[in-house]
Amino acid sequence: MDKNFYITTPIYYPSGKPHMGHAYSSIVADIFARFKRLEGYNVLFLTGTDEHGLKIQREAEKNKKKPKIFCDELSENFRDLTKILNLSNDDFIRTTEQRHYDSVKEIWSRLVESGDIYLDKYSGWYSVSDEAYYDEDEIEEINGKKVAKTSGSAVDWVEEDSFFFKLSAWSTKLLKFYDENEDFILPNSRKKEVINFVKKGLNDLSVSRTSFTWGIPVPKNSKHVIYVWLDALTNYLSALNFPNTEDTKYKKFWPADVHIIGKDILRFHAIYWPAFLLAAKLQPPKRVFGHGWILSDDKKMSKSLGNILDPIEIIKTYGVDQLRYYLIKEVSLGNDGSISMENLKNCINNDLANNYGNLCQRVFSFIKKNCSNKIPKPTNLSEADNKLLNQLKKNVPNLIALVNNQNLNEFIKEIVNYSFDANKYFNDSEPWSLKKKDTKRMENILFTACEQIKNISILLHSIIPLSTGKVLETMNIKIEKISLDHINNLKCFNHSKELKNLDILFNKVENDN
RNA sequence: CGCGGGGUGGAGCAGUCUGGUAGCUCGUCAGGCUCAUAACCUGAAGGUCGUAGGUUCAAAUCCUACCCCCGCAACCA
Repeated sequence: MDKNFYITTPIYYPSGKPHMGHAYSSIVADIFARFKRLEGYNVLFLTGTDEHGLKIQREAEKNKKKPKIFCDELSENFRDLTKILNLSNDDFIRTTEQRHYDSVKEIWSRLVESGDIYLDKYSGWYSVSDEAYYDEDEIEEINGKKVAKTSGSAVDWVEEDSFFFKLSAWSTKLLKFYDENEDFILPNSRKKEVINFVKKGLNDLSVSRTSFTWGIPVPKNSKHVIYVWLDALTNYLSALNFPNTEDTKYKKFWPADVHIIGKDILRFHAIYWPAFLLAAKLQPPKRVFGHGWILSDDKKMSKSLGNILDPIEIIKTYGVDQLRYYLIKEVSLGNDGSISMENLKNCINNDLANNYGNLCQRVFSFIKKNCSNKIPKPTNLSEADNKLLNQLKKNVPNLIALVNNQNLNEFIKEIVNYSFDANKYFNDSEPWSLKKKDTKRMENILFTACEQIKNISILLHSIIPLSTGKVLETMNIKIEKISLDHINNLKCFNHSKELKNLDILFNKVENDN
């Protein structure tokens, strides 16, 4: 069996600046990508930007720029984000690239050919200020004027030509697909939502617009541009050079192993996307994982509430690993999670600084003072030593399973426990009391402690790559070379080489109260 | 009857699908240790799992009704 793994983030609409939601999706995907690499997979990790649509077109006009040039600038913010977050993405796709045009046009043609696309009129109550259509039950009449209930803005009856995708014809097939692929939608609660929604019956989907031009023209009818989802979702194929199904990338990586997305775009990924693909006679992805929202102090972040937590600011102040770790530790993947600066600080101080960081520091500094700064060779490990190491080793398959089931919270919890255990082991073993009495025993303890630090670092590497990289580097282990196979491989250390100097890994953060 | 998420020791959460001694982190209190970033280790206190019924030998978990909070009005993950 080929060990290939294809994972994606959503492609982001770049009209605003990157926020915590973008950061979260990206970090989550990055962690899986890095972990699968450690597991020995060929990983393709894709992220990018979705750049078409009326909103961008308007803003470009306002800025007196050509849309493409305008997008070049906006997209750059998100490319920067990948660096700020220390993402390991292999590719960055933009929907304005030629490869994407080719791919979307091919999908379109396939859908036309299969008879799933037809031309009709799109009509409804349209509000210019909201840029949205409303259903009959979403509007009301006030003083003889039709207005939208939610926004109160005036609406007019508008009709425009539009191509439609026969989504209604796919309900039964989709339900069958969900049934046959139990883990297609995760977590389970979301799957139920989707299934209930599909069971109610699906409407055909408008897939083109004539009201703006910034998009991919419909083949053979350039009055229309292809509308959002058929354009955006296809990016996952474009990155594999899709129209060319003989391409090695396509062959290796399609169907995608998992699309990481936020719960708000679950419907599009769990309903439209497999329907498009099945209609185009392509395989749907293996899994769609819809995570929850990040809330700030239990409330949605908003300018008016003034509770926005800007990921870029947080990283500037506290560091990227700190944010990555905190988000994964604190937020239950799949559910909405609340974050706050106070908890972030607690998390940095307790988990990172006091626990993992201090563990490294105390062991390394002991070695520097008492073992001529070299990791001692093990001679005859005691029962306690082996117990500590074996506990972790035995659990590795279980840890891998946790990650593969997207259960990052449990995963991180287990690893934190190993860090606790290692601290306890060091306390109980009291190497400081053996300096003169039994140096052999002392050396074994230090070796064991280093070995466990190495193991924990490898496991944490996908979550906090920078810091664990430093720790491994200190022990003269090349980060590029590590894999899960190095866990409890007692021969990783060079015992004749001195440890490199390790600065404080995680600085403590002052708490306001 | 709009839709969805949630209510578990002081705080934040897990556990609920597949009923079976209520678990984790932080905080608090007491003790220990000194290798380390005033760190680490041990122990203790603290919960009738939103309310009321029901099913069951057994309910945080299943069923019914009700109460309360939070999103759906965006910086769209």
